[in-house]
Amino acid sequence: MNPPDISQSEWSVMEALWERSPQTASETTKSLRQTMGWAENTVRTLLTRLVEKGAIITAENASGTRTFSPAVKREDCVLAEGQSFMQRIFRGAAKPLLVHFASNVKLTPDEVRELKKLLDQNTCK
Amino acid sequence: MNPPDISQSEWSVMEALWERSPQTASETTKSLRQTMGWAENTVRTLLTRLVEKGAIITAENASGTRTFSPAVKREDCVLAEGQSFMQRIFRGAAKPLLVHFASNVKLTPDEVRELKKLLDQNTCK
DNA sequence: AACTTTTCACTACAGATGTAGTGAAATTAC
DNA sequence: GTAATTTCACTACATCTGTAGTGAAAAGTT
Repeated sequence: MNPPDISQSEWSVMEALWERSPQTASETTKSLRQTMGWAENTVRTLLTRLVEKGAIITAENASGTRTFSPAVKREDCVLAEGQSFMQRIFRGAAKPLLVHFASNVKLTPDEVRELKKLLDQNTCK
Repeated sequence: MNPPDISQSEWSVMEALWERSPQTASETTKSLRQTMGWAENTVRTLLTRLVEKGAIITAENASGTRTFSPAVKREDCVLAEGQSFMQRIFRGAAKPLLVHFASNVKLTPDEVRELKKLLDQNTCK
């Protein structure tokens, strides 16, 4: 099963859960209220929608409160988002995408070294 | 002025106009009806919305029919989309993004060579 | 048990998006 | 100049998103 579409706001919730799970709604709320400035119910709505989408699953903790955990792996979602982005903006072509980012972002020499090594491995695969 | 938000469907229209402009609505329609399977009015609606957003501007051709042309450069829009994507999925960090794509796409040895050269230039900048 | 706080199911509501349809006005073709 | 075709302004309408509010039920507190 492919990861479902996850909207921008929903993505923030997923990040919170990928970082630590399971979490109760109030726990998730607590961290996101800070970073996002969201009301309690906003987070709850997003959690509900993510459950509907099948992106997270619920369980109960010892005290009987519902908890939430990711049902999809971050890596899979990143892959899906990346592919959709590449499709939309670069018509699915990998090279222009990499050219774009390689020319438009700042990297340290170390990062450059590491990326070049990765590219070499890509060739071999 | 920054490029406005351009939705996925709208992006297809922009691509048509970036490729050739000015175009009348029916010209744009003709090409997109093929590739996208859209009804005439769908394209017209998207054109209207893009005008409202300031992404394209109108003029008239010799026969008095309205024509459409991009008001924003493709490169600028790609930059904006790229940054928004990087922000959303990689919290704005360039390296993880490049690592992700470098490890998850297929490249020819030639492309790898070219990208490595680009990376070197990045360092120097 | 009564009060307080939490949890949660429902509801709300505006703006964006995808995807057209209607019907009048303008142009083109005879 | 009448018919056919094109253009275009409006309207439509379901879904998704962002961002909550209400109010009842459950749980915790004293």
